[in-house]
Amino acid sequence: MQLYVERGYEQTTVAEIAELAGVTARTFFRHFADKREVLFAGSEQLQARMVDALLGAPAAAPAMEAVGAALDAGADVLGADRDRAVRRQQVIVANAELRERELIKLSLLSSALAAGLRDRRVPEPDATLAAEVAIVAFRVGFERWVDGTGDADLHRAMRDALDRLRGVAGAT
Amino acid sequence: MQLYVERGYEQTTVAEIAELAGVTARTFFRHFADKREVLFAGSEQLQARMVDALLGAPAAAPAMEAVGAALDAGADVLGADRDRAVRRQQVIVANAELRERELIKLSLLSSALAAGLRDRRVPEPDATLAAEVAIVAFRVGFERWVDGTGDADLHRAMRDALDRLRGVAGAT
Amino acid sequence: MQLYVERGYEQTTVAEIAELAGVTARTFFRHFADKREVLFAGSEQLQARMVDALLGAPAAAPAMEAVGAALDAGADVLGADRDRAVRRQQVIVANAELRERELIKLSLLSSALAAGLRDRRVPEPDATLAAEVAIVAFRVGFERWVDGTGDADLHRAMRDALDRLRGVAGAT
Amino acid sequence: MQLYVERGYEQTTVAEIAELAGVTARTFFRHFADKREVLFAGSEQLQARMVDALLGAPAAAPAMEAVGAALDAGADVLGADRDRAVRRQQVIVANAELRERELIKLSLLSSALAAGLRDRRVPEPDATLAAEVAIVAFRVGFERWVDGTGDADLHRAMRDALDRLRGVAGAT
DNA sequence: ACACCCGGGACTGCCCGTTCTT
DNA sequence: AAGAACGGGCAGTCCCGGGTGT
Repeated sequence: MQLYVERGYEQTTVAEIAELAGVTARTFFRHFADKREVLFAGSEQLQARMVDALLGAPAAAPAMEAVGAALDAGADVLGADRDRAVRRQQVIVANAELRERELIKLSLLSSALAAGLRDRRVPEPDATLAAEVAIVAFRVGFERWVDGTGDADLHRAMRDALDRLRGVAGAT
Repeated sequence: MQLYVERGYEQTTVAEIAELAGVTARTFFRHFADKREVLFAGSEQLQARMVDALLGAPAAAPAMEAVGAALDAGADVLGADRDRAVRRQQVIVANAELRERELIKLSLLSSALAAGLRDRRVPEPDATLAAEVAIVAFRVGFERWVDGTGDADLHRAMRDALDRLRGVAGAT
Repeated sequence: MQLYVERGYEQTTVAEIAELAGVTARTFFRHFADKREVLFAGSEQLQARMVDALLGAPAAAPAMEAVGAALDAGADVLGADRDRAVRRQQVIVANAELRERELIKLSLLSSALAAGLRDRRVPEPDATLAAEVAIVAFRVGFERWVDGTGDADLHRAMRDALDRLRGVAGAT
Repeated sequence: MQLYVERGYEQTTVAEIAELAGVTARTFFRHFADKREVLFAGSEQLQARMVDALLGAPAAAPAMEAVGAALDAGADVLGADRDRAVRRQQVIVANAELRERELIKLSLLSSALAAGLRDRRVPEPDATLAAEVAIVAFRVGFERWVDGTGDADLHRAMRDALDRLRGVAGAT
């Protein structure tokens, strides 16, 4: 449903999207909670994969190593089709409502990772903080990979961001 | 305009808010960009104060010290009236649209802090990462202060979150 | 807005009515609470006229005489254009939703008359009963005037119904 | 299905009712013509009982005596469970759509009684008028019984309303 | 800076028809 | 015959914007 690319998100009505898909607007809303959700359809799988990786890390591994495994899993999913990621990101960045939705999806992802860490016996507030830190690296690494300032491999772009974050945070 | 507290955000229409304020709905939209914005009216001042504090830190101070000064300034603003903060937070947490708006406000704040750091000659991606880390501590500290699990003083709650974050991120 | 006559109430969409009037559906709903209300636009005036007549009756007149004055006033309003009344009644009778709306309008009218009687110092439950009886005569008289079985003059048709009602109710 | 009591008629969706009943919304509509009809499920039996009583009255009895027998039969049905009647009435009174439906049910009842009277050789318009008068007594009596201003026995409350109506209508 | 009128898109709820399954 | 899944279609509400007049 990327008429969003052609004419921009706001200039596209749900009626148009539905018509292109051969259904009515009413049916569109049965499949997607709202107009934005079309762009975030795959986010549950992404989240599931990352949480699985987190839970699959060695039991003895510290929190940061576990979230590192989650980042790798995330990079597997998103790194597969860079062109698609770039187009999608352009649409999102161009519109405030979509940026809002993106942020809350990341926030849900963070909560899921924190819950996973708590399952791994990481106490609060450490679980939340480690998850939030991972999301920061996820986002910064992803953005730098998309705009070309970061590593051309998404895994390394995220790992670089995480390493750099540690350096910055640790410097007195 | 906190009918939001009484009957919930979604159950309150702009017409009702406007009527209570003695104006028309049209006038409401002249003052606020949208229905949510009423709850985020003071956010520009908060951001200005935090950026000022960041820029006012000693020139030689490292990035994390500068953002620490910004956190202190933020705690000054929000820590003044805890009851109000609690009520406001309850309304926001209860509604997805408002959480989205809150997140984007924090995202803007993060960008402003990163820009301030760049003015202080902090290079990228360090400026962005330091700002994001600060926002994580800001949010986690604030939430723990609000729900009572953190320090009763907002300054210390935020500082505690930041220290803990460093510990978690640094642990190999 | 009597496309209702041509193609029936149910087969007419609000969009069509609005288009014929040169406005959008949104504007239609600003003027009328819902799709049915178009057919009942004048009912407030009718009610006001009847209540005025009721209150204007001699202070010493008994309840039934006061409501009789209200019936005369109602006949003045509705009796002016029989063709219009007939067409309107055909549309209403043909559709259950419209009959429902008609009944509740009469119910409101009855309440208003009862309130007027209470202002005239008629005690309950007499006020309510007199008002309800008047509405029965109003409706039966009107229907018989419309379908031709009653007097060709609406005033007399209503009066006849009221007299007959008395006869029937009084007969042991 | 009285979630209507808990959260109000309008705030209850058919999907919720159906879920509570363990079926789909589609199945709900197979059993009830529409959302309101759930509250009026028993009205056919009530009507049948009242018509039977009317037809069962002595052949020589005048119209008002026959409808009086119908009122007694109605009181038998509704008077059995006052608590249920009160709850139901509260839901109906609180919502305009439900009041409309209630009125049309009474209107159908009135028509059925009038038809019964015609079977008893009562001519028009007397049959209709007697039936309408009975419905007025039925409704007023019922309401006064529910709100406590009338007799605690529903039979007597309806009979009182009918007697009072006669007095009011007959007074010159 | 406020009032009012209107447009227009997003979204929800009710209700109906069809098709497939049990 | 009863029910599930899926879609169509319309009424109706809310948010928000533009225009106009004071």
